[in-house]
Amino acid sequence: MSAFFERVYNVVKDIPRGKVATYGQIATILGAPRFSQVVGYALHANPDPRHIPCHRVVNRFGALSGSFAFGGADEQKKRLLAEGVTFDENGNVDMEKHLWRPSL
DNA sequence: CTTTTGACTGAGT
DNA sequence: AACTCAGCCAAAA
Repeated sequence: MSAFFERVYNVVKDIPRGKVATYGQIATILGAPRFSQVVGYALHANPDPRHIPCHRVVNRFGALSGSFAFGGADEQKKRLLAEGVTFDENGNVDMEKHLWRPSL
């Protein structure tokens, strides 16, 4: 397991409840802006979905993965709603309100 | 070993 | 504004 993967998991686990982060954002935080694809891959591997809130990680549009997830795309949206995350008409997460800003 | 694909993003047309 | 193309890295075939 690459150290980068562990760093990704660490950041994802550090996302506050009710907030979401983007793949590119996480990659940038880790100092590897070009690793956005790998960030998604790291979550795809998802070695510990119970402690890794991958449902809080979305693409830069705020759209959910859509592909197979720990419990399915519906489960992901369901969890976000349970945490107080709101969605717009487009079915995407309201980034302006729930985008995680660790730098602040 | 080489090739393909992917839970992405940004730039170009 | 919408669609297409290319770049990036790692894991799977």
